[in-house]
Amino acid sequence: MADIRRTLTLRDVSEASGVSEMTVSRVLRNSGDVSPATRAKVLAAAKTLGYVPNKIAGALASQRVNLVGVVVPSLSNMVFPEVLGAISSVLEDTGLQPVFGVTGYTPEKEERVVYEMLSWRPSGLILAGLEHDEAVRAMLASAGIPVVEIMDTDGPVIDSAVGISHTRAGRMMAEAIIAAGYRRIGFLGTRMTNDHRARKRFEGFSAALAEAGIAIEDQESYEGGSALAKGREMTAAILGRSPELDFLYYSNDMIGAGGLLYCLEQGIDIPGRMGLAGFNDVELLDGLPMRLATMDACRAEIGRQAAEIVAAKHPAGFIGGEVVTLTPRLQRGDTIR
Amino acid sequence: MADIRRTLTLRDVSEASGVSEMTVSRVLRNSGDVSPATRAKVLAAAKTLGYVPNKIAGALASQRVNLVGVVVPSLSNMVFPEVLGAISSVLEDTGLQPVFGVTGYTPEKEERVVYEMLSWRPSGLILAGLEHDEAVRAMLASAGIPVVEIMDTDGPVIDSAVGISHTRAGRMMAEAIIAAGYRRIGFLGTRMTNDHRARKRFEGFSAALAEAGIAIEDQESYEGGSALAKGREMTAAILGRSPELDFLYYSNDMIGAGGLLYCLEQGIDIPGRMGLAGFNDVELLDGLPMRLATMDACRAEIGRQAAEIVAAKHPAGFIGGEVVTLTPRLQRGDTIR
DNA sequence: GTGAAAGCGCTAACAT
DNA sequence: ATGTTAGCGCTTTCAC
Repeated sequence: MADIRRTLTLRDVSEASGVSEMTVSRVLRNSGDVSPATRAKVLAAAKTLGYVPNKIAGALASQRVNLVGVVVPSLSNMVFPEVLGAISSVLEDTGLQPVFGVTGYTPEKEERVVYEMLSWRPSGLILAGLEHDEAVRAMLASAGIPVVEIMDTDGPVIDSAVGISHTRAGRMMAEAIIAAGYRRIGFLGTRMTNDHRARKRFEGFSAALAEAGIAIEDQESYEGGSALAKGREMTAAILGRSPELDFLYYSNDMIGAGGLLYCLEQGIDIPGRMGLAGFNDVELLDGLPMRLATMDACRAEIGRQAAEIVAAKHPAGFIGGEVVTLTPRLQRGDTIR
Repeated sequence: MADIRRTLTLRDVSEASGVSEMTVSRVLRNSGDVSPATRAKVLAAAKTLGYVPNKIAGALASQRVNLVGVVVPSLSNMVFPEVLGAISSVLEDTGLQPVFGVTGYTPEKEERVVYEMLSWRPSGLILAGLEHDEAVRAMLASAGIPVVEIMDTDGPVIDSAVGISHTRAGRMMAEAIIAAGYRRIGFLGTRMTNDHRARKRFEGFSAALAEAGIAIEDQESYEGGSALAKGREMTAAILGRSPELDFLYYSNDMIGAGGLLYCLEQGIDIPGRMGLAGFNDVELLDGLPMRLATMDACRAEIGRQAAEIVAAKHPAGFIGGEVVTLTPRLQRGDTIR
């Protein structure tokens, strides 16, 4: 005879323990009053059988799902795992469970991921960025759950948002650079088609420079590959073309670190002859020969507050959204004089 | 009047389109024959309403869930995101959806995460490592779904496994080091209480050395913090204590990279006076001043094959498991002479 | 090609 | 403190 595998149900536990399904359910959820005696019986039966409750049925019956969707563009970026960590640790003691989705920076995939997540009727959704297709905005707006957009606050918000102004972050860096006396400035970054936050930093950066009468003299951009290696290559390329530059602003710390290593190898005097800065304040910078100037993107704090907003809101009856704008902090490091 | 938010049901689409719920369901799932005319009506109605199907109800009714649980110890490690990426991309075109869980290297949390996942009745489960509490093994063994343990194949398997032998990886590195003529060897790693794979590499490494009559002369270990910075510190410490060492084996590339940067700064002749090696072959190594010797852990391939096993197996009737042992490749780089 | 009835495994609400 | 009934929103099965 074939071993017909059926997964266990409440009914099995009920029969094994001689207690009604309803009471078994109560025991397993610690809900309502159950006498210690029956409680023990039920627990014993469930354990011996190896019963694992079916949350699908539970969720359908109770109309409650303890899931929070978290949608980010990438996991290889090093910055998102940190945000996810902060979200997880806050949700840990709320009974909510994060479920991650990755969009690969493409709007089409974002739409699919959001649709998929909403079809599981999560208690809330956290997603990176403010730029979404109309279809996504519509789904989210009518989902009837808290939606928190994270990382960025420069733009219209669907419900709630926690982040920094990347435009402002770019401006701040420009101001620090100008104040330090650098004047011939190069920019190195990703091709920014879908990295809106990098684009906003660039815009803020160049606007602030322009106000001081300074133009960005040269630029390099890359796509894919090892960011550290790309940082080296791009730096070699831009300095080959424009040796007069006295400052290089990188759109992230990894390429900045690559650039820093390159400059040090070339014997370029940092921060005297040339200054360097990145963005994100990644942990890696601690181990480099020299501390790269950067700006803290408040990643952990963003994750924490986003999770708190989702956890605090009640499934029904919430209305307004809050927008929390954190202030990025400049870390001068050793590469701005 | 409060705006009572109810999420839309099939019934709403049915009423809006004047088609029975059943037919609406068929259209939305592309199942069965539906006339183009009604099909169009239904699609239009669903779209205008903004209907998102309720997968909870669907899963309960059909007894099918398109979810695959993926349980890893950490996301900040840089190695797991890569595995997850490979899993995602294979599952992408199978209709299955990965759901990630993180254990933080603790058995307690692993048990919670696995239990939680099983309670959603996923189609399969992929989890890192072979070391699990008895409770976890029991749950998985009786879950009636494909279970794939990844990364490691040194030990008893629950169902299927895809990975490398870390013991063997350690041995291979030891052999390469001996063959290159290094004799006074130091080891730097994590405190290995719960990192079983690092422990196995260490065991294979020291066993192979012992067979050649060589003992590990000194060791350093760390926990938490920036791995790159720790690599520097540990290297400074171990060389301070044991300046006679001529090879340093690091349990991962990040601390190895830190050690490499330190040695270069100290003007130590690499790989002549001293050799270095790490483990994982992370992308970052491409951008360093010198290519650290390492060993490829086959991360992408592991993710790919694990996903294929889960995707291929049929919900019912599967029995045996397969164990795929991949062979790690030594990358000599520039730090072994 | 379309529809009606039954039920997936649980929990809310109401008995007792 | 425990049990009973109804039903969550879908899909399966069977009828037309």
